[in-house]
Amino acid sequence: MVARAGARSREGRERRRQAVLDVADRMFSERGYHEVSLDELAGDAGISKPGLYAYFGSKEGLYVAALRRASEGLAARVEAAVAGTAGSPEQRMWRGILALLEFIDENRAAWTMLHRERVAGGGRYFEEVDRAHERMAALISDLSAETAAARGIAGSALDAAEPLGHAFVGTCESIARWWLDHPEVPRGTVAMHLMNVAWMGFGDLVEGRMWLPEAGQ
Amino acid sequence: MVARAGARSREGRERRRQAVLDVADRMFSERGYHEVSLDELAGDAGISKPGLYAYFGSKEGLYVAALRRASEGLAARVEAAVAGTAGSPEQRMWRGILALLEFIDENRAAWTMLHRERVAGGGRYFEEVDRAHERMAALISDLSAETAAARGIAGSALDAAEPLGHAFVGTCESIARWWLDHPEVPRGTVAMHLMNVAWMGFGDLVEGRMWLPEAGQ
Amino acid sequence: MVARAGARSREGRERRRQAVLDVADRMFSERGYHEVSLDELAGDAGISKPGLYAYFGSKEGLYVAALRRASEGLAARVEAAVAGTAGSPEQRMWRGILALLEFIDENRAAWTMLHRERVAGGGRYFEEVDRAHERMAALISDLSAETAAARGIAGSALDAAEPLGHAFVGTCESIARWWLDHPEVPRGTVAMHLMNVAWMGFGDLVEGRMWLPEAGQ
Amino acid sequence: MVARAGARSREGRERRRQAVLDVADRMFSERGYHEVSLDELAGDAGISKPGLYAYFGSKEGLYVAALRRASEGLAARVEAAVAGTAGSPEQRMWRGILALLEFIDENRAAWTMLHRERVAGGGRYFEEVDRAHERMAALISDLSAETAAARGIAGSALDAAEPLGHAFVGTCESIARWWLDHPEVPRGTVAMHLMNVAWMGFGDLVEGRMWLPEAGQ
DNA sequence: AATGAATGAGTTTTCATTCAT
DNA sequence: AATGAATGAAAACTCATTCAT
Repeated sequence: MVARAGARSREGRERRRQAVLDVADRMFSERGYHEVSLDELAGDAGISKPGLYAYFGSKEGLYVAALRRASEGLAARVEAAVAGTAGSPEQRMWRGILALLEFIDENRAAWTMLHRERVAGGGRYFEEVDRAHERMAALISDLSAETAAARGIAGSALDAAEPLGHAFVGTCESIARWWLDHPEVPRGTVAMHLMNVAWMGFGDLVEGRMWLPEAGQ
Repeated sequence: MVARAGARSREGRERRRQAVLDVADRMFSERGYHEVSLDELAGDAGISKPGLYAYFGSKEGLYVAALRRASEGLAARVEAAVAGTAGSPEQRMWRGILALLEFIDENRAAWTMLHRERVAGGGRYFEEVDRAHERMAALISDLSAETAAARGIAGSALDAAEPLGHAFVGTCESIARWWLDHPEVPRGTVAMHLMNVAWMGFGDLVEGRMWLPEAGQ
Repeated sequence: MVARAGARSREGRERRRQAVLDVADRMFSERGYHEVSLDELAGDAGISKPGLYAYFGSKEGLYVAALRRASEGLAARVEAAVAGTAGSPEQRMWRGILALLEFIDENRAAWTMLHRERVAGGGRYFEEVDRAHERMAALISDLSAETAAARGIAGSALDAAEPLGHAFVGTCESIARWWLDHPEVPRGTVAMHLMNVAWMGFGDLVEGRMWLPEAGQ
Repeated sequence: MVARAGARSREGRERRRQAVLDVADRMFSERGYHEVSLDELAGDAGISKPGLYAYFGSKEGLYVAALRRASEGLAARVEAAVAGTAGSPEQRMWRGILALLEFIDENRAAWTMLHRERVAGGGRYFEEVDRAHERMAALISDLSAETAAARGIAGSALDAAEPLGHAFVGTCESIARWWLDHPEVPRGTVAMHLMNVAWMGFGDLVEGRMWLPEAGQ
């Protein structure tokens, strides 16, 4: 009998872990946490149920591991494209958006799972899910500060920044989700829409083109 | 615990139905469909489990009834504020947004449930959930058309309308969700943010202030 | 408003009771005791569930009432044809068999229910079901005794009478059940088969044409 | 309570399956499908409810498995005694009847369950239950044909064969059932009764001793 | 007297988790 | 180390029966 190459080695173990997480991404994203049974997941992943427990401790542990991997992967990818790179804030924002979309494109299942948990998870795994968010928000914040400084914008005009920042993230998710149903749209086009929403809104603020309700409306 | 009085009369029946739906809204929005057991829901609603079945036929039936009530209530409220009322498109949009926020404010649980199902439900109850969406989208579409006509905008400038329209809806939901965590912010302020996102983006499009990537970026 | 003729009178009450029993016969015979729900039965019979309880006290009470009516009807019919009527034992047996088949033909549901309970009921309603049996067995027994006396048969030849008598009843049921699936066969033909089985076996016994195993078989 | 030993090995599994089926035979035969709850059955069989599902898939699956085992066992036993064995048709019939009674004697519960389902089951599990019947009927048919050929009987005398064949089977069941209540009667005696019913009726037919109604009876 | 409404007690079934080999 | 086998706990759902009008 031939030794199953690496299956018992250190790297084999890690490879197998990743393979299980791939299956978990797919199943959790397609059907949600509760609709997935470990019986089925173990079957699809070619592992025994006790094996699952050896790797992840519990169903929740597996779910968290999948969320964490997705969250970390996303943030790392975007950070690599933005932080400490050359170019104008605008150019770096553009590269960040492209990196975001690239990640989504290559990891649709993982991103869907992340998105679902963020908007509908009831906050139970907030910490796992929010890490990517915070790291990306920090990047945006930095870029915004740089830009504002360059344009000489005073702090008071940024009062609306928090909700609008939140809105920006929500918009990204919203458009990304729309993109999943329109895969024929090129990544660049989607990125352009995002840039417009992000930059235009910001520019409007800067230039005082803000809508205000008149009295009595 | 719900008031028992008169549950056996015609009106009592309807009142009881509504009371059960109130509890359902709360529990489903807090914990999601699967995390709610009928045992518990029945207990909280002061009704027996067979009673639940007499009213709603199944757990799913109860969930759908709750979604439907929320969806219908939301759409009706916004329509009443916008359709066939006087004023400029801008003013009517403003009133529509206020009505939307008013509904959310008064029915946080119902709205949360609706939102969750829309963005993370896997489309199983798409029909129930989408009805409100479509009715509101139709309102926005009408207002946009009116505005565009008034400003003499050609069709070609509207190419980005679909994803941006989707983005607008997503933005509303996103800001509304943010609002749930910041109840101290007055409704009017939130409405203003929404108006800005909605109107400014549209105005930008109209006036050709669109961002485009330069070659090689 | 017109008085629902008789519905509240003594006879109306009895008529309604019978109508409910008719429905019960049908449903119990088609699907068995447990597969029938009172909800459905009440619906089919056009009566409310509390109404059912007013008439029969319980589901079991309804079932027993139906069994009793069937059992009593069957025995009465056969007795009327045999007991105290004129003719040879053979002729009276023939008329008895015809009466039995007539009853089955006219009350298939009731007979099926009775039969089912007899062979598969676990004896719980043995008393209800066995009454008809005993009364018919008594008739057969009388006829046999008359015949045996007439032919001058000694007691010892009748040792096998009990199992063969039982066999005769079983055969009747068996053939009757077969008949339900072959309604095109005329009643007279079925009766003839029964007469042959009954009479021939008996005649064989009388005339010593009994099969005996040889040693070593 | 069933012996636990070795339930986790290959043979242990099969042994346990059989032990559960034994309990199922007993409970189903005593009380009928609906009166048996899996809770109780699992308790009596010394297995957990999920265990039951692992072995049989559903309550119905368990019932069918029990029916199938009984049906197969019965037919196999009788076939082994009759098919391809030496001796006259009469002798082989005798051995077949003995085998039938032997099976019933050793598997009273299984046989009762089979019998109940056959005569009162509404045909839902007809296929499972009918297999044994058909195999035994084929044996009888062959023996009859041999006998008829040996005695030079023309076809026309066999017109009544179908209902009388059915009657024979019903008679067997009927006598067997009677035997369950009279366990003191030796198996050979019961077999003799059956032979007489079977053989005598046949012989009567052959020799034209058929009863016919006179006109006007 | 008759019935719409209500429910306690029970059913089958599923699933995450753990033994024991 | 890896896994076939086992189960405690809980879920959705049904039904005979009774209340209250």
